Amino acid sequence: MITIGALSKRTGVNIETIRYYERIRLMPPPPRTDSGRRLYGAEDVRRLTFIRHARNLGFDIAAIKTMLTLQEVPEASCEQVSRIATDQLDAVESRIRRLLGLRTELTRMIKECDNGKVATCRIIEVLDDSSGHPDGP
Amino acid sequence: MITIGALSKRTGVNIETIRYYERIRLMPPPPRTDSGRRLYGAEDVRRLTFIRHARNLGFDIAAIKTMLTLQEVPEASCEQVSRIATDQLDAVESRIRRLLGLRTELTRMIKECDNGKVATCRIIEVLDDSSGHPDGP
DNA sequence: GTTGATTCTGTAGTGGCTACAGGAAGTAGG
DNA sequence: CCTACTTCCTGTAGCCACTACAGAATCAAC
Repeated sequence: MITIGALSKRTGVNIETIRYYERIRLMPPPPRTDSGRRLYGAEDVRRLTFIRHARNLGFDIAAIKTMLTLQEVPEASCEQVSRIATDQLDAVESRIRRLLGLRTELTRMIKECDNGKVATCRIIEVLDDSSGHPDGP
Repeated sequence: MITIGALSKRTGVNIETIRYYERIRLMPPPPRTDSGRRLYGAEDVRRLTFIRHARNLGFDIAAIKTMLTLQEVPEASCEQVSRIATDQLDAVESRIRRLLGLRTELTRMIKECDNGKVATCRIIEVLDDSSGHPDGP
């Protein structure tokens, strides 16, 4: 059994975040020492590692909760897990598309700026102009 | 002079958001009617349009505040504006890189999942495994 | 015994909104 | 003039996923 600090180091998850996960019932309330300190075991390390990896991949807490629940029924089909992952992939791809659009816009703006006076700055002009967006004329 | 509802429609910014912008001093407090309703003019439309475009491009409020302040000195150099835009471009590009990494990971995970049982699900295995991250072995 | 690290609880802050509640004032039709 | 409907007002609380305290207690090491 390890303390919260050790769990934090082992998993790379902030101590405050671990306690936050307990509050929102993403991690179960662990047993305590006589003085009230939390004690964690191997299963907690596994679960928190899972959570960290899923968070790193951008899954939100609700999705992670669902996946953790599904894991508790090993003979269940992993169709639902697959669907959550696919949804996440869709979300990531749409964010990529949006950011690529932004990049194009920003690049153009910056290229057109001659670092002159604010009064004639193309960056400001683009932002001012209601026709300055990608799908404009 | 137009009401907040008209300003909202003209700029595509939510009424609540306009009031929020006033609270955080991104928009100046407008004059009011005798009964206390806000009245906006052409300059407010311009400013709010600028804000909306900048937000659409992902600039944060602090950056927008700075750009708006710089605009008030038309003879100032737009070097600082250019720098804010360049920083934003850098941020966008780093987000793109991160998301492309996530996409690769997610795609691999999903491809390896045979939609069998949770117990043998590759998606869960990858998330469980501490070596499952992009820069792992 | 004394220092310094760790942990505890509880609360508040972050960014950028959004969603109410509960009331006042404006507008249109009869 | 009365009613119904819409807009607007203030103020507060909620969203997400944390993060940052304050102030107290306990632990480990010397």
